[in-house]
Amino acid sequence: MINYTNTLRKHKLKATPQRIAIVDALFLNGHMSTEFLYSIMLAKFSSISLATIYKNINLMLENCLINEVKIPHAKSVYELTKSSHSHLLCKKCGNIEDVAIDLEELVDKISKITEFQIDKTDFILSGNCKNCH
Amino acid sequence: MINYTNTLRKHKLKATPQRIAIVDALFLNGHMSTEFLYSIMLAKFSSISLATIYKNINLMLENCLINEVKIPHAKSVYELTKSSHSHLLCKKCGNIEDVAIDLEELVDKISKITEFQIDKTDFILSGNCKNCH
DNA sequence: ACTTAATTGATAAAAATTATTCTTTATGTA
DNA sequence: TACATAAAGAATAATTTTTATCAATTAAGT
Ligand SMILES: [Mn+2]
Ligand SMILES: [Mn+2]
Ligand SMILES: [Zn+2]
Ligand SMILES: [Zn+2]
Repeated sequence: MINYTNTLRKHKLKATPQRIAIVDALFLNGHMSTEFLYSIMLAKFSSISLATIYKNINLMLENCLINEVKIPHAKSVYELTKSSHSHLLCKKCGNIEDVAIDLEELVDKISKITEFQIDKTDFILSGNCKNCH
Repeated sequence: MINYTNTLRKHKLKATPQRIAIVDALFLNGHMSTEFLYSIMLAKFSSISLATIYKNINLMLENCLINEVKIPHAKSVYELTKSSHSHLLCKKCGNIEDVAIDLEELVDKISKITEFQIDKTDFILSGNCKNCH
């Protein structure tokens, strides 16, 4: 198991067992909703409070340890922060996949045309995955 | 003023004064959050119920008269359905602008690589608008 | 004009999120 | 290693957001 204690401390967060388990769950499961994370956590900490989940998600968001992905027509999911990437969403099975799309050139072009200084993109491509055609 | 009565009827919705005003407000203001729409509506209908706002937003979403734009780190906004487009978000002043970006070629490429059948994109570019550099 | 199903406003209920309080604990320091 | 302390946890209350219920009203077809 990876050293999540240090990961947490790097982000100015005390390494509690609950937090270590949250990071571990996100690492193992990928994108998770709060309710799913809560169910996973309940298995390990039978008396964990839902407020603990919310508080930690918010803290981890503030400290950029995790980030939120807003899914069309569904609840947000959270994931460990990694290099910028886009998302594929299967509208049938709900599966969410990471996909590396190089948007630099495109974003540069838009930036020039619109005079917007763009430093972040959220790109979600929805449809049907190969199992759901 | 545009004929929103027919617009509503085309979408199988009874043309009530409240609905006509919602469509009109969205046309005039562009992207609106529920709370902002409610405040606008209160000016016209001093006793309109917040439930009416929610019910109509949901109905209009179902009937594809409007669509939801999920904004990073903020509440969703709604807009009248128009041809597919992307969004520019100013992180400083909160301004949201439409921008037409041709993603067809890019999406085709991703579709082939990932074996995903993609039929919709949500693309939000965040940064600072020209007034907020 | 009449009929009827749909919509509205008022309100209650439910769901989601945040705040509070008291107890426990992680972590830095002696 | 023990101690001090700020931070975090569980429990729970409060708040916010959204949906459901219901009686009165109204849009729209005949
Ligand atoms: Mn991802
Ligand atoms: Mn738009
Ligand atoms: Zn699928
Ligand atoms: Zn701006």
